[in-house]
Amino acid sequence: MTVSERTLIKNLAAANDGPVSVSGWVETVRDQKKVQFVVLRDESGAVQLVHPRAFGEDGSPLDDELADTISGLSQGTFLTATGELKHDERVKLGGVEVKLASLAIASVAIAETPIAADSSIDKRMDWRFLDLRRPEQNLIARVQTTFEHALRGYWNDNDFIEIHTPKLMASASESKAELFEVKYFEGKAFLAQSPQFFKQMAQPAGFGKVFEVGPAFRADPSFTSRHATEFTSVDAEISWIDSHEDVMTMHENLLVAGLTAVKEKHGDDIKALFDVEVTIPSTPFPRIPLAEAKRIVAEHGYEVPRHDDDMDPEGERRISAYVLEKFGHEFVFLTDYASSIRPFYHMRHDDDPGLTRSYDLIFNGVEISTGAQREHRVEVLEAQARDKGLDPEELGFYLDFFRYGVPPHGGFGMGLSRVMMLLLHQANLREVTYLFRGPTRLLP
RNA sequence: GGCCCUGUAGCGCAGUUGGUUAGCGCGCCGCCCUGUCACGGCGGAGGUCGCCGGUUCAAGUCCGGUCAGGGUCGCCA
Repeated sequence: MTVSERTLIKNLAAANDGPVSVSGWVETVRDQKKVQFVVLRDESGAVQLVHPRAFGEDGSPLDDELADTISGLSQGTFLTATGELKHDERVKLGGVEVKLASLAIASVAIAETPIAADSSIDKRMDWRFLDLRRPEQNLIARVQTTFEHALRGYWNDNDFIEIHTPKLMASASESKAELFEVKYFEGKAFLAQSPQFFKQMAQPAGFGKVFEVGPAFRADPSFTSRHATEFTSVDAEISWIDSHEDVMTMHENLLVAGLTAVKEKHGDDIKALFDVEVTIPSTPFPRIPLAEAKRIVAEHGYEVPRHDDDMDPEGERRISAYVLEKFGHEFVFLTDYASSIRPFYHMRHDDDPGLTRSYDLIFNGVEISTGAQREHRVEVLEAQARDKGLDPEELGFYLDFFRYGVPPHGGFGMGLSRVMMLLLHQANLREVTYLFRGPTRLLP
């Protein structure tokens, strides 16, 4: 290896002593009279650089250009350091250090940084690129990469087709209220609030099993720790199911694949940086009909204060706590939601049209996903649309999907950042989103 | 959108029943310093107290409005 070849800092501990070159940004400068230390961080870790100052025979300091350069380093400056790698037990940071021969500064940072690790989340969002330098943020990004990769591995192994549905749409796929409207030449278009309709189109298209990971847009002014106006939606849809049970089976196997990969690759780092033990969930996940879940939380002293048949966030936290205590499980499928609170395309139970063949998936107390068997019988679908006060005329292109043959099918949508947030026990979606978009956040 | 809370130095905060020169920690700058590792020591700079108006002899402090942000609920992923 030549000296000029860059070594990732995480690989230094296993490398042999000798010439080495590392590149990163300055985290700390400890500038002492006789010896100087710099902690340099890159995307893989941090290492100490050391430079003993030069002194003459009489003990007076000699001209030392490198020492002057080090004295002038500001936190955040990006540079390449070249020198001798030395293993040294005195060094608490990884037991290695680089004895400097030279520094090549790539870009100087302003000395006073606008945020610190304890800054409020809003200020950190303003300076997100600096916030992302923190090891915790780096790990979040890596965990998400691993998780997504493992999901794709599962889908790939199980003959799914990856699709990319358009995000510019002519009409709504859920409710009109939450649509962003954009100019579209002479007319207007809407940003997709969900890939639902075009994802379902893959079923009459004969694709069998499909998935998509892509953006979704919601114009709802939601002020909570778990909502964004733009988020990454993880979607899957499969043909030839008997009920929503088949969707849940696929869903839980998918999550096991994702979490297994995360634990394997990052379990130790997650424990070290977030003090979270990643648990690979056992299958099947617990399933509780919603009505029973409401009864359970009521028996435990919480009567959901709602006038409809839905759960509320406190109820979700409580049923989740109950499931954790009773079954030792972080996940729970709440099933069979009332037709009144589900979209028209959810299939209803044959023997009880008041209930749908649907579910929500709760992870550590928060909803991360909604899934269902879809209604594929077009006359039933039309009736249910009318029942919801929708005009079948406006759903024309969607209803056509069902007029030329379609298999029974179902699927789910899952919020990627919500999974990350709950997996890493973070209090806020903003912590785990590369760049957050909310009602009052468009920059950076 | 409803309710609650918060805006004081680059960052995190304190600031008494309204009272004279608005403090503390971190960071920053300077000097000093046993291989430090949250390095240490001494010194220094840095503030229209979010904004507008009102009450008062006097407002960071009280009142009204406004803007920004946070939490939560609704909605959802």
